[in-house]
Amino acid sequence: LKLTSQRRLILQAFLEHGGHVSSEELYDTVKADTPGIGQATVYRTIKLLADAGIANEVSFGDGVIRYELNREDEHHDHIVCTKCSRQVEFHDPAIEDLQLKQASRQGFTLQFHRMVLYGICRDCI
Amino acid sequence: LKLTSQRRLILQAFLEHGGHVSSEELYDTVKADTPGIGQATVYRTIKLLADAGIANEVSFGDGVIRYELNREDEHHDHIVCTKCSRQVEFHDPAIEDLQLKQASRQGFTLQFHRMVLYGICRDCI
DNA sequence: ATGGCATTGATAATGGTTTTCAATATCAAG
DNA sequence: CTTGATATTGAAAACCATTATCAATGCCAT
Repeated sequence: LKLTSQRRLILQAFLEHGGHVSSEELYDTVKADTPGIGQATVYRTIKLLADAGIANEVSFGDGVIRYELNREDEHHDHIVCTKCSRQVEFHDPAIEDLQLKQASRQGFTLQFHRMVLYGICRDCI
Repeated sequence: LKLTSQRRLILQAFLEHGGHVSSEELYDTVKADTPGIGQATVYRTIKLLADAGIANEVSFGDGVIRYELNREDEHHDHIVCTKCSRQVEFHDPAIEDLQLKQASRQGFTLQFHRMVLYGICRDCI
């Protein structure tokens, strides 16, 4: 696993973005500074970051994989505005607890979950 | 919106399947009886069913759109076994209630949600 | 310094889904 | 029942995000 200039650039762009980036967006960002960079390299590198536990994949149901910085301490879910696409993170231990209970009620050992709430945000009403 | 023999066949196959079908699976099923049917027709028709509120789209995160019969009275979510892919439906009003509360706490008017739990089922431990 | 091997970038391939378009079928009106 | 307007079909091509291929290049332990 070698440290290359491309990987450094991509990681930096990812960290600077902060939010939920797609590989495509990250590619555009990096390409603005470094036109020579290959699209495949960005896709590969962000996958590597996900494998390494630095990034998390998130999906909002539009067929695009987005990535966010993994903060292993505090898990969170998302609520997305169906009008302006604004995304807010939240953490709700009570829901998590009920999910765990529900899973075991169904005979499952819960590993993880995907939960995205969709609604209309304050500004879009 | 015309009633064609193809649509009748596809609807029938969808209703008979019961569970969570992909368009591909539905196509294979219908094709077994009616080899002349076109793949695009199946994809189109199941989308129509979804638009009409007869079917619901569900996604388990593998990039395939599945469809289930819409029972507007009783909403439900899914838990999927990560080993054998078994899918179980559940309904948890307590979770729904907390989702509503959490949404309004974030300034959102909740419209709908996607929630899939992933774990290992009884038989796969 | 250098050789082995990982990485890169361009491009092609993938796979589920959607579009296109000419041929055909449906349904309402006559 | 015919007709005609229009929706639908099937085959094939297009889409689109993502992944694989592969020769050229770059990194780094020796």
